[in-house]
Amino acid sequence: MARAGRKSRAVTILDIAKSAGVSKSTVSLVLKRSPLVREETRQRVAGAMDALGYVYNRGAASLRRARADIVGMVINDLSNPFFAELAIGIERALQNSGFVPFIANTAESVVRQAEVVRSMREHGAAGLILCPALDTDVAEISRLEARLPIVLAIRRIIGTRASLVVSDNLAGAARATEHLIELGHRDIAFVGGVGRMVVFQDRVAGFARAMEQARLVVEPARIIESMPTKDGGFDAMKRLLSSERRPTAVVCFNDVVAIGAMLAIARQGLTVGRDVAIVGFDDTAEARHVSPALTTVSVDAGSLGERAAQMLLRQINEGERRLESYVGEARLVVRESCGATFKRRIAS
Amino acid sequence: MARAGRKSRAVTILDIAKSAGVSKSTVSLVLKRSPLVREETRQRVAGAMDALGYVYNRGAASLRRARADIVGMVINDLSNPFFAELAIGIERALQNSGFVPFIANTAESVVRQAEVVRSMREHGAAGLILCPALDTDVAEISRLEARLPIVLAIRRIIGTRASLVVSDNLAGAARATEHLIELGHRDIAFVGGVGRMVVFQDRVAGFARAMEQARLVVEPARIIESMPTKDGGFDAMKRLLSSERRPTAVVCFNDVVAIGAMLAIARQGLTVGRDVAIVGFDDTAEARHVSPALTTVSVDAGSLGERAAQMLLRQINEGERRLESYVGEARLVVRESCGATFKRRIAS
DNA sequence: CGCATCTTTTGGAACGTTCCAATACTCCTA
DNA sequence: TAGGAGTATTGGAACGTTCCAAAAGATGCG
Repeated sequence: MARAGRKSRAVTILDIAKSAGVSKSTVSLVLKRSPLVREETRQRVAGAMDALGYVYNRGAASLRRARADIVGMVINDLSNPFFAELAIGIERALQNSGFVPFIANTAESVVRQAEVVRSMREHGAAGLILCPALDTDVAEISRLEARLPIVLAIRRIIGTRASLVVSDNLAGAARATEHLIELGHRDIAFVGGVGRMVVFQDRVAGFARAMEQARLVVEPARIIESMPTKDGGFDAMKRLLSSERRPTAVVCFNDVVAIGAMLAIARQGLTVGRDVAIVGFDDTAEARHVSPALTTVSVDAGSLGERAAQMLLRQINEGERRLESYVGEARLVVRESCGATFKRRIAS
Repeated sequence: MARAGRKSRAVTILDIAKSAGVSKSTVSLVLKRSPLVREETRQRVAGAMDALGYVYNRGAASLRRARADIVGMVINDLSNPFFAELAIGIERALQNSGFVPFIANTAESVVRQAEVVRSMREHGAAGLILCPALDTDVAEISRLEARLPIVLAIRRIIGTRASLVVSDNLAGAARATEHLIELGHRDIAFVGGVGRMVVFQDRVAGFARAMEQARLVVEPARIIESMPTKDGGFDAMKRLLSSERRPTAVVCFNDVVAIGAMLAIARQGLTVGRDVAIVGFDDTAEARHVSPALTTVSVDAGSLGERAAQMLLRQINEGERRLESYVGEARLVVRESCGATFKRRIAS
């Protein structure tokens, strides 16, 4: 009995119809909880189902209905906790929607991205939530976006009209920079991210705005690009520290970069928060737990993910093209890495 | 032209057959790169395909072939970087296998787990990689395991005969404990994890073995259970520190617990590595980046994931029941959190 | 040219569901 | 008791592939 189910033909709707003494149509109605079928037959059918160990075949169903109950989520870097939290938020929002999330990690490769998007379309995904990999082609997104519901998450792509869920990068970076200025810093650098990313441009713009409002100059040499990873942040910071006069404060592209930068600072025998102030962006769980705890801009990845999912569902259900965009609030969370609360390390 | 594809019936194999002046069978052969079809017709068909914007319908295909090209990965906690790395490893190994990974996060809920497993079967998954949620029922796994290829990852379940990829928890924990003993510690506690998890039992067993070999007693009160999360570790450590005499060293269930514990220690105004030595388990990226850097047991989640995927593929392809198990090496990585390298904080 | 052989191509029958229009029951009312 | 209005059930035709057995073309040989 054990392995029987594996070899023999699968149990279908017809088998259980026969066993319950009804037609396949009735079974189908039971499956979709139709109120048309009499309670007594419903039970008889249900009984047959688990007697025979029936497994619903969604492939067949969606073939007939011309639309599957899956949505794809394409994530550029799942090893970044920020995106992991985003993914979890999306999953949570999809939980009772009747849609199942398909996930794929592109690892910032556009080639891989094209592959997975294709695979998702082939599987009949009803829609896609996409965190575009670096250097994603605008034309490709536009083409896609004409064919199925899409929500772009986190990373805007200029020139496309797709729905969008992002955080307020400009305001957030400006706020973080202002905080450093209020603490008395004058020589502030921006570290991490690559210039062709819109997110980078927005955050740098916020940084520059705050600097200019305080009548401070932003020297090009004080903007150091790097991959948005821990290693990237480490390297960039190392480079920055080797310049003849080091800045007293640094706005980092995101938390992982910030943590990499902190490591580089520690390596030089300097103390974060005293010798160099650091502020991050994202407020991942890690930010709370590094030491000194990272002052950062909170964007709540989880709820951004939920938003994106809800938006996608709306777009799928309404059928019509209905573009929305949501800009999540970016809130400064002051911890220890800027020295603001340096004396009392015990506080959260 | 833009939204045309969205409303009208999808382009099928028949459409492109007509357009290329061949039969649907020929198109099908082209699709599967059959050497039977003449090069010239192949090109003609391929041409028609992208002229019409054809999208392969995998649902239909797997209906006919009675098996889909997806495999499911069921992860108990995606927000734990260890499992995120595992998932990425699995994805990497599946990359060119022709199978697409379906991912789901159960968040340690057996109810949710049952739902997602069911959904995966309904989608015709060819196999499953499962990191069982806490309190997963043995009978349920056995039932499942009789119906489709399954690989259990990370968490063993006693009483089931499924294929298995785990790390050498006993040896790893013993090695970590020995390290503490060599450093002169005598009063050592074990923190985190819940008693009904086999992983917990194995690690505690390793801990106990090392203690006994050194003729040290393990008091039950020095084994503190908690959820295997950062918060769990924080709470457990707080409890431990409030006991009248605190241990000088702690073996933690895993890295996230260890990091939580480190936070609790810092909160008490104590210094990790000097006042209390800490060792973790897993060697996630975080372990390297917290400060002081965490001494831990490396298990390489990524390659464990790859193993699991390869094992599953073998099991799917060979059709026959073929149980394997793999126990990954667990290697001690000495960093700073035990004070072993306390003087020179600069080193990695 | 007839026939065998090899290479290409093909129509039809599945696969397991949903949907539609049609039928069969039940009950009520005139 | 015929007819109508519900209420419950049903058969067949799709959906887009793959697979199989068979046919059609090409090539070579005696």
